[in-house]
Amino acid sequence: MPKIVDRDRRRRELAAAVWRVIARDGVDGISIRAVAAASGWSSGALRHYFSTRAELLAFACEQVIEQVTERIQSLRHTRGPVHAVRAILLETMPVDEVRRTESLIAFAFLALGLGDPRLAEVQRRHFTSMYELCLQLVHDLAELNALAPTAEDAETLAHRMHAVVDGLTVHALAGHITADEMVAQFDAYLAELTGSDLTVDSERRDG
Amino acid sequence: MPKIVDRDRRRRELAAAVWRVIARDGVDGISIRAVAAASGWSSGALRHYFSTRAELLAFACEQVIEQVTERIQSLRHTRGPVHAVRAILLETMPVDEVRRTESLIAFAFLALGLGDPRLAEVQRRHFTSMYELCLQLVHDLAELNALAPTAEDAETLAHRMHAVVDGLTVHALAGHITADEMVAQFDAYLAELTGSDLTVDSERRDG
Amino acid sequence: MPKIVDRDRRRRELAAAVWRVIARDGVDGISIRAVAAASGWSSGALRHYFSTRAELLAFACEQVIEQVTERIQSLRHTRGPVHAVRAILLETMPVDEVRRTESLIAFAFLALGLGDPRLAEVQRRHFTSMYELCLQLVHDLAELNALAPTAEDAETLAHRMHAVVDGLTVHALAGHITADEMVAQFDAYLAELTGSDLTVDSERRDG
Amino acid sequence: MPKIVDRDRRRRELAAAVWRVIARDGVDGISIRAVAAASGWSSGALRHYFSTRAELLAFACEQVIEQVTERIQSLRHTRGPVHAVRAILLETMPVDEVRRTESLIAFAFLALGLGDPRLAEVQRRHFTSMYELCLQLVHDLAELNALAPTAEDAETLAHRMHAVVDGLTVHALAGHITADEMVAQFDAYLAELTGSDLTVDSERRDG
DNA sequence: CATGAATGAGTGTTCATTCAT
DNA sequence: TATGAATGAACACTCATTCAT
Repeated sequence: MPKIVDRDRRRRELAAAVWRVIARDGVDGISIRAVAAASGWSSGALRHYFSTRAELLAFACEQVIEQVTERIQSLRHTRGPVHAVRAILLETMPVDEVRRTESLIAFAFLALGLGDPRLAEVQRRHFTSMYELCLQLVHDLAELNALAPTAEDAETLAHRMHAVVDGLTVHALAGHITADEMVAQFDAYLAELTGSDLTVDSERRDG
Repeated sequence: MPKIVDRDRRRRELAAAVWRVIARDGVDGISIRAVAAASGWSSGALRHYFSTRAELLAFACEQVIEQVTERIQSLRHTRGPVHAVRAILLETMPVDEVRRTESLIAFAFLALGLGDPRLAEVQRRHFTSMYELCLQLVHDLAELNALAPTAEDAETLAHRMHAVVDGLTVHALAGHITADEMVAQFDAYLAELTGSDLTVDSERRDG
Repeated sequence: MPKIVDRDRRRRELAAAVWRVIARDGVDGISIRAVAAASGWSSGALRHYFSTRAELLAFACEQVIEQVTERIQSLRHTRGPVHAVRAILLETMPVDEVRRTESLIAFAFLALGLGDPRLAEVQRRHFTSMYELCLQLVHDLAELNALAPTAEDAETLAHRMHAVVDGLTVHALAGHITADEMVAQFDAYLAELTGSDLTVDSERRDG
Repeated sequence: MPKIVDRDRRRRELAAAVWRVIARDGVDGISIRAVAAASGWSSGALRHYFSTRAELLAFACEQVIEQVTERIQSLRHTRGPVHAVRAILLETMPVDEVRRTESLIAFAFLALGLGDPRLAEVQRRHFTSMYELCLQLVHDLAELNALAPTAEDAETLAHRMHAVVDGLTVHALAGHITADEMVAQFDAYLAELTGSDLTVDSERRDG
């Protein structure tokens, strides 16, 4: 079925063009014309792969999630569970230009999705998978006895983890805190959660 | 004599129309025409009070913050510091329709502000005042010995508080969690922060 | 009749505001609001003195002509008829900032007047009075034997003079030639017309 | 296969619509919508060929110049150099309806160009090429001993010629003189310049 | 006489979408 | 499949004009 493969490849290619436009012109700069120009295709060609603007945007958002997911799955963890959790969640936060663009897109789509049911559905899946990731991480930590003593259940801890990640992400995206401050705050949170101290022996993700 | 109009009142009236449009049509629905229609005035009339769209939006955003601030300041706290902190922060979160709309607006402006320097400035002030509020609350709790033992400094706790509030807010706005779940998560966070148990003796804010 | 005097004074005051706006923002910048702001009056106030925009502009144009006429009449000529003619006509040409603005206005109104009968009428009077001035000057030169021998009649010479003045004015306004080049060309024309040589003993008007 | 359109032909077609609008409604009547209506296309269609209004106007102005230039180059001169000069320059003056519209457009753009740098650049080229044409004609006349004795250099004569042509053109456009009077004045000027008498043996260009 | 609030049509421009080729 | 021409409505913003005060 070569056709289907090509079609999917083309859709991902166009989604990448959406990201480039957002990174360059912001979320308000997304237009069919701009994406067409950035992709090197004609505006009419986009119609063959996405019938409406909303469909294109939804797919572009889904691709972000998939990309982050793939990156997380390809991580190799050699320094213990806490560092693994740290590495995994930092993959979803705006620690560098690439990940900042990804976060920007995710939150831009959140704003757009509040009004558009199609985008809202994508958002819902995004949030759900992020929550489930957090829950899985909490369970992993618990099984490895890497959690500080607490009276709280796993679901509560997962929700808190998710909220801290997204709250810090929003603050960093808005420029309220720098990427370094965001990471420092996140490390402090993890330290408290796990009872370990990451500030001494950890390195920055790009260190 | 010219017709005398209370410019400030009219500006607030128009800001309220902006809110209604955002609540109804989402952030993409904001247009001069839509706001004019929602306010009952002609589009040209808006020019008397706001020379540009950005100015109107910035004012509308500032008004949200001011409204929340006023509500916080008018709170009367009779059940101890932890409940006071809880009441104050819940004023900024989407616990009911009114506050949901306010939060919606605040986050909508966040998305808009990523591209518009004028709105970004308003956002910055919003974030700063929210952080300072959190810092003040942490200090208050510390002074009253209402904090659970922790190795973390006040600034870190304030940033975490802010992140948890905004993270939960985003999740509730996106429909990922209900308002009740959001409050429960927030209570759990406060319980851990303060070492107290709000789940037994607390009431829902509208209970 | 003090009222009438005041009214006329106010109209001239507003005409002067029109000039300032044209000098600052160009002919496209003329708007009721801009003129009102430049004059210090409210936009509504202009309605008492000029019922429409066209009326205001027509009056402003007429005032330019009147102003130039008055300046010409107040000239004192002590260096012979050729220098008198030179001084008179240079009053109507863009030799400095003030006169450039006047010329700009006159030609701006020409462009506007091509479509507007009211402004066209003002233009017609302007052209007629300029032509009659030229004719008078040619007659004066002829009576004083200050014309070079020619087979042409006074009307032809007057039309040519008018054309040279306006042609050079247009070229200077458009920036094709400088004010100095314009004056030099005009002097050469006058030298040929009168058989005298202004380049040796004449001074620049501001010299 | 896409629909193939002769872009250059379409651009000229739209420029012609600009001329019709100017001829009908004057320079103030130019608007994208008016040009679109006059051309029979939708307003959005113009965007395919001119990205901004200024670009459209600049092109329309350039087309006028090109059209006149082509007409001048296609002239065949059989009655001597003075008649050739006469025929060439009359091509640039409002001697009939077509040429009146062309002149109208050229001077309308002059007024517009005083404020718009893009149009000013087109104007500059227009003026320069007109001046160079005049200079060439003066040189041609001089080489053929067709100039009346004069102390003036070629540049001065060329500038005067240009000024007379444009001055008479302005006067005719404004309705101050008729086309016939304009031609008569121009002939008188040429007669004096060349020492010949065109009033006896010449014919009207359309005679 | 004077104000300035208000109107609503107008501007240039951008856009998603349609569709003949 | 792919093009890009074409549409027409939408956008923010400007404007001359009206009119109650």
